[in-house]
Amino acid sequence: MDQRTRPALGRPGATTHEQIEEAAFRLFDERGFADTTVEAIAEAVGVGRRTLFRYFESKNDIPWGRFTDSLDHFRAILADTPIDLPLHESVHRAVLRFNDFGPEAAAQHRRRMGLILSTPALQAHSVLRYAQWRAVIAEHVAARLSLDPGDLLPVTVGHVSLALALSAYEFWLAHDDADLLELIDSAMTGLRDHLR
Amino acid sequence: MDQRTRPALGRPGATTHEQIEEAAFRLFDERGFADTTVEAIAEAVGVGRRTLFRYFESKNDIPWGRFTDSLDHFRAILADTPIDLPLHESVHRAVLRFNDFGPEAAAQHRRRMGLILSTPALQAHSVLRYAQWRAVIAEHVAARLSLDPGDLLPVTVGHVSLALALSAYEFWLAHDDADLLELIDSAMTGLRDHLR
DNA sequence: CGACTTTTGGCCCTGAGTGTCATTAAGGTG
DNA sequence: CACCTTAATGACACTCAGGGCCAAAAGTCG
Repeated sequence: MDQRTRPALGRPGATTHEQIEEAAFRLFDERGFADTTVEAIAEAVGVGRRTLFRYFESKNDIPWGRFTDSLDHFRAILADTPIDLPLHESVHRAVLRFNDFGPEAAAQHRRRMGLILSTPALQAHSVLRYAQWRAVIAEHVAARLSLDPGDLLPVTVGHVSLALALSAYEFWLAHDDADLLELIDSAMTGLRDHLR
Repeated sequence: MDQRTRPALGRPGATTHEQIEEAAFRLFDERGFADTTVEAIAEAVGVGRRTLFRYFESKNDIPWGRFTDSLDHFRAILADTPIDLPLHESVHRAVLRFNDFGPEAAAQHRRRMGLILSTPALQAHSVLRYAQWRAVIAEHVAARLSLDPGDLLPVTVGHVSLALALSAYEFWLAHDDADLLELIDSAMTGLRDHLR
């Protein structure tokens, strides 16, 4: 993973996404997201402000890291899904697998999502990421049912899957003894019971 | 509704939310949201830029109009719900009633939502509004079930209700012959069938 | 009219984001 | 080694959103 073969030609990059992310998170922890200027992050990395905006489109994008890459992963998980399972079950399992970070990565993941879900500006920005994530599901559902990705059902399944995941995340972040995957599962069970 | 009794004392306001909204929508139609500066809106209204920010917290808030007021309406609708209905049914009906604009208001509503859902910055900003809307549902569900509004189920029902509504809105805006309320209903039916 | 109250709008500042462009740091070639 | 090509850097300048501050404006009331 993450084999960005540098073009071997031209001036080499002065930093990496990972370096920026690290420095940024450190500053966010210290002063909070809003009170950390892009200037300060750039300085901490030892790079120009203008350069930082070539690595991340916006300040809001920094906490998300390389999210777009993880969408490919999500697509792969969905494609890997057993065809004999009911569609709703396979989507549900894919969502679980997507959110299954190891015990090591879980800490950083929690930190990341905690920051995002507790910062209004980031929460707002996150819909743009969520839309991409939902689209992956909608495409999968549409393909399985021979529908258009813009049809009501694929879109709905995308939205509802996200709804369940976000419900679980909110609870998870509020209770540090909780297990994320169990919560996603409980949210699904709760919904089904609720709808009888 | 909308009886803002002006204090009868002090300098009267130079404009109203409605006036600003109108002028803003006209400009958004002409040049698009991003290419319309707050300065231009203020000028169109005949008011200082600084003043405009006293009527709306941000440029992003303008298309939403007086959304916060409508939340009280939503709360009232939910409170008005017959107690003998299953909870999921009463929440669903409340969502329908909330989105039941008359044929006259429907046009302006469509314009508003069309702008919001097609403009990334507004789509992002909308989560903050949606969160308030979801909270209204979560509180209702929690009250009916003697749970905490932060518990998993109330939060989930809020998220899923929004998911269904947004799915319907997206389809509605893409197909101008569609009926919004029918779509919300179809989304719900589709979800239930999907979950078998 | 004068006192009081509330809003206006001008001024000025911070900070995000973007276009432009000369400079820099590589690798490759004769 | 000198030179060319390539690609990234970072400085500068600009626009625009948002917000603090405050004198001036525009009402009401006694």
